[in-house]
This record gives sequence, C-alpha cells and structure tokens, in this order.
Amino acid sequence: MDKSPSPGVLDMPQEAPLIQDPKSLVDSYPVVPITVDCVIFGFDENELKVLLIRSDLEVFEGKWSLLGDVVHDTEELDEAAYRVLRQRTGMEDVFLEQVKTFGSPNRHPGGRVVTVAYCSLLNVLHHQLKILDNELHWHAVNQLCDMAFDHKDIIDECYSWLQKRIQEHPLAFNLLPEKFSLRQLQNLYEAILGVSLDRRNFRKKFFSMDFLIDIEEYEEDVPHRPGKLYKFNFEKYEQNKRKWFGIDF
Amino acid sequence: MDKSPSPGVLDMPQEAPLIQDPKSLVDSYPVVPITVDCVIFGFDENELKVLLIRSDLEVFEGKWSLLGDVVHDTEELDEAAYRVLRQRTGMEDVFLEQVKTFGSPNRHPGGRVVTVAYCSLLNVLHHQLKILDNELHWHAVNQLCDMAFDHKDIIDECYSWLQKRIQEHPLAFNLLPEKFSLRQLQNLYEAILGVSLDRRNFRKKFFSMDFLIDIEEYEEDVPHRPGKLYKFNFEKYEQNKRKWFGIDF
DNA sequence: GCAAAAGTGTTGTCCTTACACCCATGC
DNA sequence: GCATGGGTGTAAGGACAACACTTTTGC
Repeated sequence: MDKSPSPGVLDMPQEAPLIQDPKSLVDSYPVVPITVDCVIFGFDENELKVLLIRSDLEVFEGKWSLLGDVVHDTEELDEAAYRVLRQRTGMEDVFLEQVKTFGSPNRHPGGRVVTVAYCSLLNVLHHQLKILDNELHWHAVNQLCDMAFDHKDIIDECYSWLQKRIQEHPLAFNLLPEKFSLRQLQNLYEAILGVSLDRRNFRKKFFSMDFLIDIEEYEEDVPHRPGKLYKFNFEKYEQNKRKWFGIDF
Repeated sequence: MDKSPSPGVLDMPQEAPLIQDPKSLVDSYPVVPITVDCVIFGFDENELKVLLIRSDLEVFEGKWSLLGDVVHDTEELDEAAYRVLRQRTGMEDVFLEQVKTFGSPNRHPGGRVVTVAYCSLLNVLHHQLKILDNELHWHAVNQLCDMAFDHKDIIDECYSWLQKRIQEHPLAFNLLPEKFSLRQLQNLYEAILGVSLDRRNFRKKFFSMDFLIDIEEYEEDVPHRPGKLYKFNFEKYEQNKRKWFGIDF
C-alpha cells in the first residue's frame, strides 16, 4: 500500500525530488534468493522424458526434483541455466529458453526463493549423462508424481510451452539423433502433442517444408522394410524463418 | 563452478547426506531484490500506446520508465503486478500476464535487481488515469527513446509478445471501448501488427468467428455513413476455447 | 452533389483431410 | 510366405487472398 520512491533525497525543482543515490535505494529493498530450474526434455523409447534428480532436502525425502541452482552474484540468468545444464549433464551447445518465473512466497520450505524456469530439449542417446549424482534419471513425463517444491507445476507449464512451441519452431529436431527416420519424427510429434497423426499427411507436410536432407542411408537391424534416414537442415531453416500472420482463435 | 548442496548436514545411508535444515540452506544463498514492471498497452487515436512515468532517479533524469515496484515479502509476483497497476492507474479487473524476467547484473545502477515483466492491455478512454504523479503519460510505442534502465528492451519483448498473442487470443478487445465499430477493431489490428488488411476479408473473418454481438447501434457524429457498433462476446469465447493443432513453421 | 467511409460476394488457389494398396525386409 | 512397418496419390472441402461497386451520412 505504498509507493516506491524516496529514501536519501534532497528537494528539487518541480513536484517530486529526484533520487541521487540509487545504491541506497536498492539497499532498502527486500531481497530474496534467485534460482534457475531447468526442465530438460528428452525423447527415448517413444516417450517424452524429463530429467530429474532426487531432492537432497530431508523434507522431500524420496521425491524428485528439477535440476536447479542459485544464480551467482554477477551471472546472467541465462548463464546460470546453462551452467546448471553443463554441471549436471556435462552438455554444452543445447537449446535453452526462459519459460516462466515462479515466486510464491511458500514454494520453498526454507524461506522465499524465486526461481526462473528454463526449458531445454536434448537427445537422450546423443547426450550421454556424464554425471550421475543424486540418481539423475530420465522420467516419463506422463508418469510424474511426488515432486519436490512446486516442480510439478513448473514441469506442467513447460510441457504446455513445449507443445505450443514445437508447432511453431522445429525444436523437435533437438530431441532426435542427427540421423532419423520419418517414423521417429512422427513418433516424437505424437508423443509430445498427445495425438495421432496421419502418416501420409505428416510426410507430405515435412517434405513440402523442404528442411529435411535425404542422406541416402537406411535404418538397419529392423524386422521390416528399413526406412530412409534424414538430417535436418538447420541452416536453411534459419534463413527461411517464418513471416507469420494469421488471426486464429 | 560448484554444485549446490551441503551446508548444515549429517551423514546418512547411501551416497549424499540429506539436508535437514532447509532454512539455513536458503539463508546461505546470495539474495537480490525482485521487482515487477508493468508494460501497459493502450490504444488511442489509432496508435498503440504504452504507459510511462518519468524516472525518479537522477541518473536517468528526463528519461521515461515503466511502472514498477518492489515485490513485497509475502506477496505473489502476480499480486505485486496487480498492485502496481492499481496504485498507479487506479484500475482493477484488467488482464495481466507474466511475460519474461530480466536479471542482468548491471541493469540497475543501484546494484543488481531482478525484474519480472508483466504485460497488460487496457482501454485508454475507458480507464481514465486516476493518479498522475511522475508525469504518468501514454506514449506511442513507435516513438520511444531515452528509456531508463533496460526498459526499452522490456517493452520490445512485450510488444513482440503482444503481436503474437493477439493473433491467438482476442486480447484486442481489452483495448477497445465496450462498444466498437469494425473499423476500430481493424485499425487496432493494423496498428499492433504493423500491416494493412483487406477490409472485406477482415469482416468475414470476425463475423465467421461469431464472437461479435450486434447491438443495433450506430456511430454518431461522424462525417460519413455511420458504422454499426458491436460488443465482444467474452462468454462465448471462453466456452469455445480453441483446440489447437497445426505444425506450421 | 460531393467527399468519406460503410457495407457487401465471388472466384481461384492453396492447404488440409481422409483414405487403401503395394513394397521391402527379417524371420 | 508371412508379419511388420515403409512408401505412395487423389479427391473433396475449407480457408484465404484478391478484387469493385453501391449505400449512407454530413456538409
């Protein structure tokens, strides 16, 4: 019920005096710790997975938790998220995007902690987990329970974000191996969106986009006719970024 | 370059010991102030506007700034944003949504301050500004300059967010008076999206959605044939929320 | 009667959907 | 040779884009 201005001041021309010392202003603000939490999606065995560790808080004993850490003093928020990802999985060069900030006063049992959720997609097989502390594990997104903190809410938000995002940008390719079959691609879309799609139309759609490179290789060791393998043409996609218009609600 | 766990602990079965006192863990974290900033868009004289005040910091003398304030100790982030809006404009019952969090270490001259940007849309005429301190004013979005802090970046992000959002959800109606002509609606879309649209197709589009209520009234005091006025059927829209699918990039 | 903007339909194109049969491989 | 999934084409319907003339009002 107050307005923000006016510690260390000094009268000035017009109406309100200007604040000369921003530092003492900021020092008067209440403070809280800021963390980042990474929701890292992967795809394996035709299921969308998310990377979790066991919480190391006793109050959450046995519950699963997102990968997160405090943001350091001089660190960008994005940097902090990349650092967590690197430290926990050993991976670099991964797509990572801010999704939403969660700051309920009681979301952390140790006092208020505001967390910025980042979402990341990576390929379970290509990116072997290099560090396995706290039982770092992939969990099927559809079978989550007993999460620590508000991490279930965070995952739900990120999952919705992903469903939407993957229809506007070809993020899905970050979840697949470098070479993939169209069936794998379709399985991925079906898993993420929770729908089933017509195989022929799906192919037409992707071929007409013209972002797939036919590498003239085939699946091996499959008990049926092997499918062709493709790579995604990231370069071409970057050039043709969509000029987007269409009112549609 | 460290991992997060392990102040006040005590050895335990398996590998890592569990933390029994979350409070002392959180107390060990570095802390920063959290603020919210509101990017309040309005529409007037066929221009998209944003609500700004003069910065009250001397280092930003003469520059414009978003409406913002510190988040109180026991306050939800959303609540804080609504409070700012209420205190600065006198308005309640306005659409408000979290857009993105900005936390560069040097974005505030008084020390690190992390801010959560919220976006709000309201109707310039309907919602008269009740409080006019710090030269609270509407500014054309296309003519911003000399903003304090990183507020120009924040507005840019929110503007992009709005352009996208308004094509998926009928947010635009929050910017118009209760009764509006189709021309007003089209002007609004053209202003926000920065394109010009075919009048007949625009009408067809909106009539076919069937969310406009014909109230059998007409414009008055216009020097040409008066247009029909409509209301937006928020209720019907809520019921028919879009089931959305279409890969499209 | 003139200026200014409202109102109105049709057509072609493209995109989306639905749908069924043959093919290549492993066993 | 059979089971499994890969690969392919077409037709109908719906959405979108382009486009010009008549109507109503104030002055």
